[in-house]
Order: sequence, then structure tokens, then C-alpha cells
Amino acid sequence: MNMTNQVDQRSPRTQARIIQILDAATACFVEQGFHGTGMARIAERAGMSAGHIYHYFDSKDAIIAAIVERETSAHETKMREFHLLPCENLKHEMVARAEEGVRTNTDPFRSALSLEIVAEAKRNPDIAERLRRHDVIVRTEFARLLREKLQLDHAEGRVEVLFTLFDGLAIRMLRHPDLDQAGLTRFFRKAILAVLED
Amino acid sequence: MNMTNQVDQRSPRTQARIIQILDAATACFVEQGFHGTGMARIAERAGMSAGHIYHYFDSKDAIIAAIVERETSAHETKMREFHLLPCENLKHEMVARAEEGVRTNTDPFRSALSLEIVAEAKRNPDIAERLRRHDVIVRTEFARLLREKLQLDHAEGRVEVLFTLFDGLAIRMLRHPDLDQAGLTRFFRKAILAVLED
Amino acid sequence: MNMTNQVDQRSPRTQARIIQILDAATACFVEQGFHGTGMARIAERAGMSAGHIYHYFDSKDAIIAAIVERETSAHETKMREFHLLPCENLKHEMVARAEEGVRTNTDPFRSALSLEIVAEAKRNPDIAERLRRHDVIVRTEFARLLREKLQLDHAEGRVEVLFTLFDGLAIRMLRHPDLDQAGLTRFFRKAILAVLED
Amino acid sequence: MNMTNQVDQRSPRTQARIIQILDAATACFVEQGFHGTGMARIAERAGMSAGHIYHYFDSKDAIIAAIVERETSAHETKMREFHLLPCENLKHEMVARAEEGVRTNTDPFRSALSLEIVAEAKRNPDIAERLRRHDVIVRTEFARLLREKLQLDHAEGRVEVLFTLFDGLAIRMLRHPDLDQAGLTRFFRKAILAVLED
DNA sequence: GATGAATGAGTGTTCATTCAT
DNA sequence: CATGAATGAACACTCATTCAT
Repeated sequence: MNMTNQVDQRSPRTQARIIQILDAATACFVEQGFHGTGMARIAERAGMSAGHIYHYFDSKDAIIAAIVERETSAHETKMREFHLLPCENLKHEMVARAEEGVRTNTDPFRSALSLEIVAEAKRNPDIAERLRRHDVIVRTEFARLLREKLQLDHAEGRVEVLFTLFDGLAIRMLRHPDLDQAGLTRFFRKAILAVLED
Repeated sequence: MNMTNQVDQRSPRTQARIIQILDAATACFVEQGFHGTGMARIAERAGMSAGHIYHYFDSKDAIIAAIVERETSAHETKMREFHLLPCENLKHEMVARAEEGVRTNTDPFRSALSLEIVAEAKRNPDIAERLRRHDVIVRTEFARLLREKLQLDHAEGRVEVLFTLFDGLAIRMLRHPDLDQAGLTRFFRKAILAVLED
Repeated sequence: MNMTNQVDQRSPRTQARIIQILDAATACFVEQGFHGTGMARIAERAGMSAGHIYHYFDSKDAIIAAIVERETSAHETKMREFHLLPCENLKHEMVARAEEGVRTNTDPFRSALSLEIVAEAKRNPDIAERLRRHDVIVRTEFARLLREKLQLDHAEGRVEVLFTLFDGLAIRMLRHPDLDQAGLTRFFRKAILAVLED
Repeated sequence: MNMTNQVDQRSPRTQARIIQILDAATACFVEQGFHGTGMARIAERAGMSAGHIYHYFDSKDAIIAAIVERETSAHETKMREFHLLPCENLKHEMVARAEEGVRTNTDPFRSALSLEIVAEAKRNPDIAERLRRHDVIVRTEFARLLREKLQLDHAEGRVEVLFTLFDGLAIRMLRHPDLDQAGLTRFFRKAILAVLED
């Protein structure tokens, strides 16, 4: 069901190297953007030579593809947890999780990474395709949740608005880095509840 | 108070040239992104030589800065129109405008441009600063509107959520280009109304 | 009939630049081979920056392609001169020209260039194709000459051997740079005459 | 007198490894050229790791040097066989062997290898030197043969032309891969006989 | 004003070679 | 003996920017 959870055939050392590179690259991309980051800088931060990165990744593009894979994979796992929740009080549980989601998505690092991925998707069709495949999955599953567990009609439209809200946070943080999270969360909750209403 | 409304000292010809360049660059950036667009391409599209662009702009960065200026300026003007609306039925008028806003923000060209600017802000502090200055203005004015004309408390928090919704649309379009706009709009309206409720 | 003799649309300055680059590249390739020569060295020798070469040629490969074009073109012109010779004593004229050809093909620069092109053809299919197209032309024309003006049968086979002899000179020079040209020419003539005999 | 016939001090296993590497490298060089072949590819084809090749060869250059050594050595052995032939009918035997030589030298693999070596000699003085030392040997011996067994004067000049013919075949094959070998051979023979004539 | 020739620093990427294991 | 991780120098090529004309 989830190909990314396959047993990794690579040696522990190789896996560690890959994580080193991915972490270094993620940090660089967050700070300076994909195009603003040279392979040399990623290499330096990952503690290896630039040339050696090419033993693990075919190209710079392959690095961001792997980062996207890691992020979307984690996100899908998170989303899947909703299905395990009990039906009763699901709505309030969702609101609680949404509040946690606001905290996560307003984290400067996460929001910056999110934006960087989206920006790269704009000019890299492979990244765009990954993002869309991922979106289909979480969108469909989430709509099914609303339909089956909350007996809501027009689930797709509701999901679009909910996802729009969370997507918007990354840009919001960029425009207003010092926003009052408490004030935001208060009405975020109201908006979500309104979207989840009959 | 508004520097962008200063009488433009430049000759009409010069102004026309500048608009040519800005339009060409905007189109290029939307299609291929800021870093994917070379000065040569902008020049070609603007119908002049690459070198000549430097008579009007100091650098490539200055071009995107001018594009951002133009966009934020237009946006501020749009926002200011709300103050001219009659108090009665203001809420419904706002919802109506919001629906128009959804149409605008989901337009492929506008959403792409919006995203491109945001992406550039991530690595260009000058652009980020412009975006933030602009955000302060529209945020403050819009909050004042809610406070004074709709007698709403916690206006800042409400504004954050409203702006988050609109910002989110550009990303949403990227992730799900074929989304059903009608379904989205229906719950978008519900969310907005909830945020504007006492 | 000869596309390379079309009126050159390029400005004299551009033409001069192209010749500069071609001459510099030819010299470099002769001395250090195609793969042993960096763009920087060609640029230095041509008296311009490396980057600027790309205003005139799309790639390093395009440079060698142009060199091959220039060489084959000149060679075809040379070959075509045979058709203008009077029929009587044509055979002796050919032998005389052959002796001149030995001098040309044993010139260190020419033989080295010739070898470099052939070497490059081995791994660059585009170059190989150019060489083959050129060979078809000169081979066919030369065979026709033998057939029509010298009334020789099996003209193709004779041409192959004659061309083999001249092609061999470049390698011969590499293996024995100090060879006695007079001694060689003496028997070269005998071989040619034998091939041209009834 | 002949260093290549020294008793090989290396263990049979080592010798086998070296042959593996040499065969793999030869095949790679023929297919993709010396510069187009990476050590990784040679290693893969030889069935060992890239690093391990350096236990047997000091460098990539050393591999091609060894290939040249192997080729020239075999060629010298072949040439030496002429001395064992009876004097009578030697000329016709030589022509017969020449025809076999045409077949060998027009073999795609052999001609490609031959050209690759020559190309490498152009930029690697060590290879050039090996080729020249080898040429001195076979040239001298062959001239002695013509002088002593066929009573020919100007043996050196005759040898140059004969060798030029055989060297030319590799290039000829590149320029005209589909040439009619029978037609070529017919006049090849005539040329050789003419060169061997009093 | 307007051109486009020219620069040069910077890019991602390759690959022969080394060496710890 | 054998591996393959690791290096680093080299490479072709791009592009914003300048400037003589």
C-alpha cells in the first residue's frame, strides 16, 4: 500500500549518507531556495565533497525530488491516522488536530520548505506531478472520511477549502512572520467548523 | 502618503517602454519562473535588445521589484474600495467580492504570478520586505474596516484567516489544477461568513 | 551546387570572429587533440573569452563540425579541379597532382588535423556522417573521372585503393615522422600508375 | 633482445586478471573510444571493482600502453614469420598474405582499435613513442627482407608505401564502411606487386 | 536612444585516482 | 586480494551585466 515503507535495501551507511544529504539540502533550500543553493554548499553542510553527492543522487533535481517524496510520504502517513479515530467526537478531534496543524504549518522552517517545494513545482513538471499525485491521495481519503464518518455531502468542496486554508499558512507566514498565532487559530477553528457543518 | 501615486516625471515614451518590459517579464516569469527566464528572453518579448533594458532597470532584480510594486499597488487600490461601500449589507457585499476574489486568485496566470513573487521573496529580502510592507497596509486597513464598519472585535485574527484563505488559493491551484470552482466557492463563502460572525 | 559557397549573410566582423575561433580551435586540436583541448584554451588562442565563443557556436562539438565542414569543402573543391583538366595526358597530370598530394598529406599539421577528425568521427556520429557524405561525393566524382576520361573499368575498386593510399599517409607520418619523402613518393607513383593501368 | 618474451614473473592468477582488464578495456575503447570510456565501465566489464584495477595498472594511461604493447607485439611476431618463408615464390606468398592483411585490417573491430591507438598516440607522447619504436622494428626487418630475399633496391621507400596502404585501410573503413572488399583487394594486389617490382 | 558584442564569474556534473576497511 | 566510498580538480556551458559604437 505504501511503497515508501518498503524495506530499504541500502546499507545503513548509505542510508545515513542519504539522510545527511537530504537534511543538508533541505536546510539550504529553506534558507536560500533551490536555485540559490549550489551543490558545493549542500556538500559542505552534509560534510562531504560535492562530487560524492552524485554517488547517491543523479542530479540536483533528484535531491529535491527525494525531499518532496519524504515530505509527502510523511504527510500521507499523518493523514491516514484520521481513519483510526473513533467516529464519535471526530469533528472535535479534527478541530484539535487542525490547531496542531496550524502550529506545524506556521513553523518558519516547515512553511519555508513547503513554499520552496511549491515554487520548484512551478518550473519542474516532475515535482508538480509528485505534488498532484500526493494531493489526489490525501484529498480522496479525506473526502471519504467526511462522507463516511461525518455523513457530509459535497465532501470534495469542503476538502478544497480546508486544504486551501492550510496551504495558505505558508504564504501567510511569509507576508506576516510575526502574526499572532492565538488570534489566527481562534478564527481558523471557526472557519473549519463552518466548513464541516451540515 | 502614497508614493506610487506621485506624478510620474518620466516621458510617455519611457513609461511605455517600462510597461513593455514589465509585461514581457511578467509573462516570462509566469511561464518559466524568475530564475528560468533569461534577460535575453525578456528583451525579445519586449521587442528590444537585452542591453537596452538596463537603461530602464538597474538589474533583473529591479524588474521583479517593479512587478511586485505594480501588483501590490493595484491590490491596495482594490482593497481601498471597500471603504467606499455603504455600511449596510457590507457583509454581503464582502462575500460577493470574495467570490470574485476566488475567481481572480484561481486564474492560472494570476495564481502563477502570485506564487512566483512569493517564491522570489523567499530568497530576495528586498522583495520580502515589499510584500510585508504591503501586507501591513492592507491588513491594517481591512482590520479597521471590520472594527469600525462591522463592529467586530478581534479584527486582526479574523483578517489573518481571511487573507490565509485567499493566499492559499494559488497553492491549491498548483496542487489541484482541475478543482471544481463552484464546489470550492460554496464552502469558501461559508468559511468567510463564519469568520465575519460575531 | 555547393551550399558552402552561398553568400555568407553574416557581418564581416562575425565572419572574422568565426574564422578566428576555427583557426584557434584547429591549432589546439592538432596539438592536443579534441578532448585534450579545453574551451578556455581555444578562447585564449582566439583572443576572446570562453563564454563569447558560445555566441558563434552552440557547443564544442559544433566547432569541430565546422572545422570538418571547412576541410571537406576545401577538399571537394580541390577534387573538382580534375574535371577541368584536358583528357590527354590526364594520367600524368594525375600522378603529378598525386605527388603534390603526398606533400600536402605528409605535412605535420595537415596530417595531424586529418587524424584528429577521423578520431573524432569514431565517437561522434555526426562527424562520421559528415565524413561519409563527403566521401560519397569525392569517391563518386573521382570514379566517374576514371571511367569517362580514362576509360577504366572497375573504377570504384581503383578509387578505393587510391584513397586508401592517401588516407594512410596521416597514420604513416605519425608512426614514422622522419620518413624519406622522396623515397616514398617514388614508389607511391608506381603504385598509383599500377592502379590506373588497364 | 625481445623484452616482451621475458618469462612472466607474475602469478597465473595475476596474469589472468591483467588479460581480463586488457580485454575489457580494448572492447570499451573500440566501442566508445579511450576518452569516452570511464574506469567504472572497464571495471564492470572486467568483472571487478574500479579501485582494484589500480592493483594491476598505475593509471588509465598504463592500460592503453599495455594494449598497445600487446598489439605491437603480436604484429611483430606476425611480421617475423616472413623470414621463415622460402625464398622462391616469396613474392606471391607476400601478396597472398597481403590479401589476408586486407581482411584483417578491414575488420571493424581491428580497424577501430587501430584508429583508437593512433588517435591516442596523437596526444600521449608515450604511446606515440611505443608506436614509433615498433615501426622502426617492423620497417627495418621488412626492408631487410625485401633487400636480402627479393634483391630489391630502395627497400625503405617500398616499405613506406606498403605500410601506408595497410595503415590507410582503417581510415578507409571509417569513411566508407560498406566498401566492396573484393574490388578493393583486386587493385590492392596490383599496387603491392607494382611496389615489389624491380 | 539603442544595439549586440563581449566578459567572467558561476553552475552542475564527471571521473581518474586514493585509501580505509 | 578486493571493495566502493570518497575526493577534488577539471569540464562545458550559462547568463546578468557592461560598454563601444
